[in-house]
Amino acid sequence: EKQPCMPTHPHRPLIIKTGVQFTTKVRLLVRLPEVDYQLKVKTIFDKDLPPGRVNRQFFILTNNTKAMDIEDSSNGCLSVEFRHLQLKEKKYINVTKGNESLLSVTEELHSLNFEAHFTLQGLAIDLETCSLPLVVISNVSQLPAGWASVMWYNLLTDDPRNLGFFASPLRATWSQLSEVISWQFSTCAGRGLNREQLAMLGEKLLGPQASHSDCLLSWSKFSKENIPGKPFSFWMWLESILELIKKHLLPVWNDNYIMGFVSKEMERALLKDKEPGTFLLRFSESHLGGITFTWMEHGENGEATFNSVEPYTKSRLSALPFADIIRDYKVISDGLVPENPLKFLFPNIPKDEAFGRHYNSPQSKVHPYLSASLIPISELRSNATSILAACQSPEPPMTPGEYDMLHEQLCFDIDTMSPPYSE
Amino acid sequence: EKQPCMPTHPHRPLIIKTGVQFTTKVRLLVRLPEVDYQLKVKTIFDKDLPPGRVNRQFFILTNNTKAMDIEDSSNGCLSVEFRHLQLKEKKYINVTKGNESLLSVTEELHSLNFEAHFTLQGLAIDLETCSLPLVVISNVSQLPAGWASVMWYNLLTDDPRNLGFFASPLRATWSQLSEVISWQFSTCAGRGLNREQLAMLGEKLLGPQASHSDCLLSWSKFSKENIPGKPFSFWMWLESILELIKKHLLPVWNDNYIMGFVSKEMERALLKDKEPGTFLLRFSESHLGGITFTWMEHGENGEATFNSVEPYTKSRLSALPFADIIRDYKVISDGLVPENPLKFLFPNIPKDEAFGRHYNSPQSKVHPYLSASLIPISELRSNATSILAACQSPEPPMTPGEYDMLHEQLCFDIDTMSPPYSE
DNA sequence: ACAGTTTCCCGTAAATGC
DNA sequence: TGCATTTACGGGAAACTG
Repeated sequence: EKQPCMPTHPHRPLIIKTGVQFTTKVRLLVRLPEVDYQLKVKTIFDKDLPPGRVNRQFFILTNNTKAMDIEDSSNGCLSVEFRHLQLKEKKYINVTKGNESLLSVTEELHSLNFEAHFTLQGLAIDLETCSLPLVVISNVSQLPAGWASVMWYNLLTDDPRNLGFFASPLRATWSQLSEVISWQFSTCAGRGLNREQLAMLGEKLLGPQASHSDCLLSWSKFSKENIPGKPFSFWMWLESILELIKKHLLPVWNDNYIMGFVSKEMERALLKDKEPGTFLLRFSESHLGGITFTWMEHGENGEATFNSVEPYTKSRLSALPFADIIRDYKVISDGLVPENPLKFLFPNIPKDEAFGRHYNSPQSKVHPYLSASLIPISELRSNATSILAACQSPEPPMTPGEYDMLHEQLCFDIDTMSPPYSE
Repeated sequence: EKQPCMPTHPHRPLIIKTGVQFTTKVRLLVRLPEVDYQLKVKTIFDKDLPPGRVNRQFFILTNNTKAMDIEDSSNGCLSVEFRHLQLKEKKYINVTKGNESLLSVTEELHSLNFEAHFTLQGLAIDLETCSLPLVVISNVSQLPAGWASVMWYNLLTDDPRNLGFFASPLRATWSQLSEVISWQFSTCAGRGLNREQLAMLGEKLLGPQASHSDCLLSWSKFSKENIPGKPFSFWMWLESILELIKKHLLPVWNDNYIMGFVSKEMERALLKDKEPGTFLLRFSESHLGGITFTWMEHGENGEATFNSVEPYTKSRLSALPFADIIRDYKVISDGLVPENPLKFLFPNIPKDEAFGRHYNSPQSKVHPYLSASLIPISELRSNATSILAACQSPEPPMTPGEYDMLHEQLCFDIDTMSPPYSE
């Protein structure tokens, strides 16, 4: 006979890339002191799936059987950790290929199964359990889409094993989704999103509404359909920004100096009555993973004029850190001494006060040479663009307490993930 | 009985990386019309090596037997091409490990062996042949060292199968070596080295001499020992420059605008009587894969002063192409309008005439944004350095005819190499 | 032809071995 | 411990495949 529940922590990874090692751990919750110690656990991939219903089939390439042992760290129960597991696709097996092949590979859910057999007082016992749903990818370029699936699944079902979830995915309310989005920024980048930032995202996804909280959003609109007029979906866009923050903007983001999610209209409304030279930082809506700054100046008639620099993307930012770009940025108007138009971070923080501690000291001078820095320069000839409407000020982000709460509500088991795709 | 010679082109690759696919082809020189057509050839790695004498042992991971077929392209003789071959190291086999383990892995020579057995008029015949020596590496970081071995081997022996060559490697004369070096630049980068450039390299390796031609150079000094005071060997330094040219300087190199190999003393001697703003380009001798420009100006007393920019390496050059750096480079002296000190490429070519066709047009302006370029800027405060001795002018590189000749003399079979490490 | 997906493999970083 | 060598795997690009 089979018993349905054996371990806690039935797995670690949520997304597994073929050919890349992962780790998983199984723990026996009940103490079985009388069992002989060579209790072997076997790991099987997609054990119970009817072969006709999935598109792809995988198997564990490496050794998948191991004996349980007493765990040193905790209360002395039996556990076993599988390391160096690796997934490979079974090729040319799936003759009766997916009938539900409208699903993309990152919507295809799989599972890791664990089995153990032993004899207790002459009675043969089979233990068995399995992991939460897993997404299998073959290239890191599929990671963002995989995350979207994991997020959506966890957001909308408590079922630990609904592998057909994406055949007809439930819709999410904006209040649910916005929490998860903020939580993503919080865990990946160390700081979540404040009310204004989330409001801008809600409007982007759902259009202008008095309140977005109860609006329902489809899975497709979140992650599959392109944003109208853009060659990428909402989540791909958001994920590209997360990536940019993680790799190039972390300290500045955590100091709350990146307003980031703000419409161009709002941006101008915020800046227009400020001191000339006031600027703010926002993420590009037209390109993936870009950040720009917009600053205000007074034109010849005394009216406010606005300029934005071409968005900086990861390739530019890996040549020059963002804080240094802000420090060194110059606008040159034919023949004049170039000047940095960035004076005050909105609302009124002197630039060096905000970014000073993130400036990279120019690299040590190698003696016989003159050191050279890269300086971002714009040439200004055209007239500035026009002024736009509405006014609203930003607000501090959520408190740590609020995040702890979110974290509890939405515990995905992500912070215990194995190397490849932890944060 | 065995017959010692079967194919031409017994192999293609000279350097094989474990885990990376390679291709090899065997051709039967003699026509054997009566042989039955399923003539199978087997590929074996390091067939005849006494196991005690090598450090590492490898085997062909993939299918290594294939039937010969009539070659369409040529004269209708039998041939077979093995594709998708892959090498893997035998682990835990080499118990009686290398007694000559002073050799590094890139000095360890291996070979690919081919075997065929057939019956001709009732007579059993075994054919067998093997490749030229091969170097096996596990990471591309070992490629430069591997190339050094291949070059040295081909330069100094005609023996097609002296796998112990590096146990006591012969020495090369500078006249032999300099030809090969120039040939490397010629095949990898499209332009070889001229007499002055080679003279500078000869002096660097062998010290000041009236003529370096007959000087003997050891393998160790060429590729193993570090240059005195530097953390890299002569070849590693040279190879890093080849790499830099291939990836970032190709058109400028081929236009012969990079003097490159010129001592600092020579550089100053060349520049000192030229027009102010005259500059030349030279490779860094202190850092791997770096290029700098040195320009001349007149100091306050009218004497020549020299400045060099901190060398640009691949990371900088991938952010900004070299021609654009030359176009945009500025020196700023507190508060003044920044100026580009580079006016004439030595001896007297106006900068834009030399580099104009390699400038990248500033990227198309994405409308609402102000486009920004990265500009390399040096701040100048210190006084310039002193003037130095001697004078000699550069000379055009070798003629195509000279290269053809070299190519014939030194045919390494490299231009028929399989994908991974062909140039 | 083409988009979705996988494979290939360089180049950096980390791990391993000696 | 330090150096030589291998392994790991992200990331860009090419190859594959319906």
